[in-house]
Amino acid sequence: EKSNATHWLAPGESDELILVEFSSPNTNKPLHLGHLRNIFLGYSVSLIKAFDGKRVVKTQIINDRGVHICKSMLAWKMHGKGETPQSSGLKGDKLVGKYYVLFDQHYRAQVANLVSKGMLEEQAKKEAPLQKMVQDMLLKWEQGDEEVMDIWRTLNSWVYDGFNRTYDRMNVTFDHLYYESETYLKGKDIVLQGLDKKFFFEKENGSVWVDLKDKGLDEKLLIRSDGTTVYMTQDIGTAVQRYEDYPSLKQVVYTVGDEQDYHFKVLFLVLEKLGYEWANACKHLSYGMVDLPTGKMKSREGTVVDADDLMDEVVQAAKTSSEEKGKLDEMSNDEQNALFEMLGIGALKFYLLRVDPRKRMMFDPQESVSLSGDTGPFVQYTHARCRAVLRKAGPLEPLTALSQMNDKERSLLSTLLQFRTVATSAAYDLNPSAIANYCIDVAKLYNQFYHDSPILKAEGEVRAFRLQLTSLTAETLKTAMALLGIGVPDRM
RNA sequence: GGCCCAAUAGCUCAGCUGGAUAGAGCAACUGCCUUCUAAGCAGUAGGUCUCAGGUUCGAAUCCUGAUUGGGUCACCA
Repeated sequence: EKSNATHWLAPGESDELILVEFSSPNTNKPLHLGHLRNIFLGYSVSLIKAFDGKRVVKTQIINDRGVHICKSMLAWKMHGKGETPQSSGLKGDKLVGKYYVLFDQHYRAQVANLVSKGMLEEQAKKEAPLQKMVQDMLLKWEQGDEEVMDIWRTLNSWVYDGFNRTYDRMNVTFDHLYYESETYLKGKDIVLQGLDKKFFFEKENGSVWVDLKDKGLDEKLLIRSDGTTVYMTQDIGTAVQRYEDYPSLKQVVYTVGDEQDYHFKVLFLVLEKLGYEWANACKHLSYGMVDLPTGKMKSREGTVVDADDLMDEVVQAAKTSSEEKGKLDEMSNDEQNALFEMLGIGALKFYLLRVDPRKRMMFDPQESVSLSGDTGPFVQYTHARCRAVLRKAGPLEPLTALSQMNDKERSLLSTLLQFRTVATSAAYDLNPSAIANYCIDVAKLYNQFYHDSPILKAEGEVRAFRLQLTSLTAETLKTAMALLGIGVPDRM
């Protein structure tokens, strides 16, 4: 009765529009491990929502302005001698990141120098010449100074080239990019209007605040006394901007680390206070930070793991391992390289998505490149195994009758039938780890079934059933892994 | 200090709105490739689910408190 029942492998239908924000990098340095959890998570949530039948807009806000990028710009201007990605052979984001580090080195040297002359550290940080030069550059940027804008556009374009190469390799795409430089002023108007309506209040020095004590929170600054905006103001602006761009949005998912829980709590309450009826449609998908065995990642201390380097490593591990197995003789070099990418990147994605996103997780470099056990390649292998059987079986015969099932067949089939339910609840919970763990379950059950039930050598209805079961397993694994943004090979 | 989050095997993690002997993987040890892909399968060993109370016929799961770890409380983003 279930022989053609693959309806749960087809996407649902609905016209609800959902926006998922993720990645949201700064343009002064390359992407690292911390971004990877964010990106894979946000992207997977988008895929799962789409599978659940929603229309999804994938976005990122690119933090392309501010002191951080001015630091890179200044260092490049002073020491770069016109260096470009072409001339240096460096990926654009790596090149700009190099100058950010360079700035920091010179800046700290200046501060140390001033401190050694008897200045207090706090004052030295403000008085260091480089600090003043950065402030000056930021001011010029805001005034639209030709030379500064030119450097800004040049460096950012390099960074975007670099990011795009990284995203390509991850197989991650976006539908709509928001640039902070284009939206950062919008929030100010909205806050000032809110001030007129007495939603907010003004202090004597002219700064604007929101009072959330009635909600158990505190007062929060919205506009500085000098009239400039803060992070919160900008987020108010972009939130409103997005609803202007997509008036029918049913939900907005902010994929942001749990260190910003308080920020989003405040943001959503402010939006509510401003009277936007969509405020309660905003969700903060708050994920835990990634820890390394050596402790917390800190960019200042150089303990971050670079995203590109990491991908190189996992792909290399997949290659080494595949060559040891030596099953790929029939494949061309291009096919093999594509397979190593699929396996390596798949292993990395699976490793990061397997854990409940809300929980902080430990990143073990050894484990992340491992291809056996509860891993992406284990699931990919099981799919390839199914395909190998199906290749040898010839065309599938329809299943007309089945008199009995063994225990392994029964639990496999019953788990396969749960796919739609699992996907639906993963979509509701914004939780790809449910899908990843489901893939492990299916793969494990199939391997057990495969181990003690002959398929090709079985006869009649039993053979037909086992082939159908194999086919269904392959399709389910392929669909489920696709929801994690991971491909599965036909052979490996 | 206020608020938020977490705590399950040596390590990394599952365990859905409470339900029967708490499950995987890694690491250790032992078996299984002349038969469909051994990146697999089977087995041994490893847990007082941090602690103390409470609710319930029944708690890893819910409530309270404690302990430990992390986060957060900027005219930074």
